[in-house]
Amino acid sequence: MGLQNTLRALADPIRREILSLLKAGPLTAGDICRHFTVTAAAVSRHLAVLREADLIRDRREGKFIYYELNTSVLEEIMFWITELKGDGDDA
Amino acid sequence: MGLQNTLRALADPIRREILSLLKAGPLTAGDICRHFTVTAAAVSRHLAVLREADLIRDRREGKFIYYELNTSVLEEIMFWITELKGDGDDA
DNA sequence: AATACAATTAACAATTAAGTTAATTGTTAA
DNA sequence: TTAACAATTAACTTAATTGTTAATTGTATT
Repeated sequence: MGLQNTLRALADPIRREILSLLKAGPLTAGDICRHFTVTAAAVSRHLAVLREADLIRDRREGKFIYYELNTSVLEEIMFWITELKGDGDDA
Repeated sequence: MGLQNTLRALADPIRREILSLLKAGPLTAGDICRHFTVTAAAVSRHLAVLREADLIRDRREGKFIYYELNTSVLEEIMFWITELKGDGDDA
């Protein structure tokens, strides 16, 4: 389910932009919301999809929930693509 | 539309498997169909999505249409991921 | 306890995606 | 031209995704 979840999560422009925002460092859900025109509920669901894909981690701090990037699962995509390109073995 | 199309195309297991099949070399639509349980029409639509994403190229040869892999658009994903991981500039 | 605030979850509407069968387009060969 | 075959496109159904508003959960403050 790893690669499938990861690619599905990345196949949405809002979710990719959320990841890009988190590149600079952790942000609260509210911080993230302010960058988009969609509602907080919509952003929250996008965050849930990213969390299920393990592309982000969350931790509560008081009444805020901080989200931060986790890029480790991207290795799997890199590997899959590299293999497809034939740099793997039987090229 | 490049990255969006590419990621959307990759976010389906059948389409990824089609690409993997084509890694070994060009195949006809019929050849590809034989590897799946879904109908030829369904495979044909998957091929159309992959073609729109420019992940495959097609050429007709007699009554067969051959499909072959085009991995060049994958560079864009590699770049995007690399940048996200911070190997880009301001890490 | 009551209020306020951050964020998520629930319930629903609208859009998009994926699958099916049936019809159509190309191409070859009788 | 007609028949046969490869493959796509059309029409339709169903399932999944995305968005909205309203209700709920969790935490801090008064």
